[in-house]
Amino acid sequence: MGKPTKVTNSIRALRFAHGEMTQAELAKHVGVTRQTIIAIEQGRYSPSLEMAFQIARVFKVPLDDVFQYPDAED
Amino acid sequence: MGKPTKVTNSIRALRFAHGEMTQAELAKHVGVTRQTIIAIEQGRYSPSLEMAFQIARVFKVPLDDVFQYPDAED
DNA sequence: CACTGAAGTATAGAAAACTTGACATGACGT
DNA sequence: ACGTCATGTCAAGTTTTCTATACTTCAGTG
Repeated sequence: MGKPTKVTNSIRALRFAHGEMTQAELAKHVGVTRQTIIAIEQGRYSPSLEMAFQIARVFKVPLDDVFQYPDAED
Repeated sequence: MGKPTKVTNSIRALRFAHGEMTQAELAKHVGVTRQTIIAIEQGRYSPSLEMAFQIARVFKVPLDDVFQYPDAED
């Protein structure tokens, strides 16, 4: 079973803010599969740092604008 | 074999800027093993986003201050 | 209604990240 | 010379991330 990640994200909001960009389009821009975007958007696991940087770059925002790390605790 | 990552970091410099903190101490603070810190410091692979956030938090700096993502290119 | 595009689920398997433990090196103090 | 501490290496194993296929649901359109 996957463990749900602590990191949250604003990918869905950013996609819509960028001309209704679809998950498939974002996946292509980032260079991953559609399933990966779905899983991350749903917080099923947190992406690699590389992927996080690539996503932020697609939306032209800083990394902290896409991903949030809560104070702590499992 | 791990593939060398595109992401670079300033962990070593930050460790020394924080009272000569050792790799073992940083590992303990972050909650990973010493080997993991060594590998990341050497750029053998890039950490998970969660770990990246935790490291930045230890040094009390923004994530982009610890990790840099170059323009592109594989 | 049939057709299409976007989102989601599921499963198996590859690849990358991370752990554990053992051993090697160089710098430092006694 | 000896012990210790910080760094680094190696190899085998586990967990998490990511891919690839295939199938489902729902909103919109002709």
